[in-house]
Amino acid sequence: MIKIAIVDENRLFRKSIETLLNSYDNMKVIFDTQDGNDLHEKLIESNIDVLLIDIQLNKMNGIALVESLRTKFPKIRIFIITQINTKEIILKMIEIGMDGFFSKNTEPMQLKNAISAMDSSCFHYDSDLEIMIKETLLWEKRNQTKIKYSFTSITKREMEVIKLACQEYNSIEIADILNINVRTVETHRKRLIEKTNTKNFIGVVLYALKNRLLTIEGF
Amino acid sequence: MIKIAIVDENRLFRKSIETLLNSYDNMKVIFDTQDGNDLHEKLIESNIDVLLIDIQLNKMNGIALVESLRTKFPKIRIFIITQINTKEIILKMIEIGMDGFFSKNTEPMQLKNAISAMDSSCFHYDSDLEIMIKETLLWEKRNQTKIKYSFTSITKREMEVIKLACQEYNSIEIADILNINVRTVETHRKRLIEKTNTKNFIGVVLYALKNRLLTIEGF
DNA sequence: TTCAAATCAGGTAAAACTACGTAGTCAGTT
DNA sequence: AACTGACTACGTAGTTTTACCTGATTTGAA
Repeated sequence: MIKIAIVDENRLFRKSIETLLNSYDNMKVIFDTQDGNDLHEKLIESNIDVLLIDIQLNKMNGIALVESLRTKFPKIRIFIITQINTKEIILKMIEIGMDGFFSKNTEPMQLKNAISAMDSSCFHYDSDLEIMIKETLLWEKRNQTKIKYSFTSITKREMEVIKLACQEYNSIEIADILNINVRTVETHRKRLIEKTNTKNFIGVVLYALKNRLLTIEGF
Repeated sequence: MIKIAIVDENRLFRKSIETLLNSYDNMKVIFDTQDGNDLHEKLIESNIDVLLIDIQLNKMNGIALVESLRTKFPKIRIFIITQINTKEIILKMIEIGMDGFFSKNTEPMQLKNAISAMDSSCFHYDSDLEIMIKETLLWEKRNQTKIKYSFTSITKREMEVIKLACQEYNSIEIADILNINVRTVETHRKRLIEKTNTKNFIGVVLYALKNRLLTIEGF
């Protein structure tokens, strides 16, 4: 019997997939939770085999969570189930050593098979993502240096600027709110465009949204 | 026995919630589908009582779909389950005469109760959305005229401009692609800012995303 | 003490936004 | 057939904001 834990922010989804997985006779959902709080303790005490986790990069940095889980629980097989599927994320997941990556559109059977295959030396993925993943691997070879940079380097202050820009403030207003010089705000904007490798600030905002660096009411 | 149909783009979610609902002994999921195609026919032949639908405004205009379902199948109780929860959408749903509106974070019991209560003269909603919905109703009184306008009025051409802007093209490039004058593009941008009641084009892009007027790789 | 982050600031060019106005097309209505 | 309204398109002209370029200082954590 495979013991499973689920981390996903949507209760309805958690409970639904729990019912689904419990309907398979070789697996059992032990617990589910909406975030990473107390996850470590729970994982230890319930002796989980498989963890399904929806990474939402907005709150509490899902990647950091997954990364620390990976090192602390090398034996637990961790599968990502998410709607985020940018190249950066997929690569990062492979790099960290996730056991699988599935979109929420996956065929239940594919997920079941991945969970059932007690093979921790293999990266399982959704057939819908196959092309994407292969593209990613090719793409990565060309841009090796860039990835980590574009991932780790958006600073706190820069994030504040993005958030305020998403609230339709212009540079002058942002400067006013943050009590800094307009020029400084403009420097941040400029650097963000560089870092995200985009052409204008709309690109930056979309980058942040795609990679779930921020949450906005309505998303 | 309440006969249920599910429309949602994510297979995993569909199958999961199907398993969940089937586990309740007073309801049965008859079919599920990822989009509105053939929905009319299926609904007629399977004599559905309750329809759960995730409106994604990007493809095929979910609101129009729901609206036509409402008029053609007045007896079917239709519940919206979605992550979109802008004021515009909620209001529109009440206006059309939906039977309920639930976020994907809803407690399964709340959904179960709403489905079980065979009361079609009542708008059921998620307790998480309660404040939001009440706010919306207040907000609506102040802006009565505006809502429909802001909803129906984004034209095809304007959508093209938004889409291209989301691909980081500036006005000049957009003009070039659409084979129109830069001034015209700027007129479109201006009108979009007016229509969406935002302050700049970042606001327009976010409006479009929130209301699922467009899809972008990675969302 | 290094190093990255955060801050400030100058000029210039490009783009975006504001505010007007005109005018043809096309669909639906009277 | 004439009218209406919405959509699309183009124009002038001015202001504001952003983007790009360069340089620099301060600050705080490793």
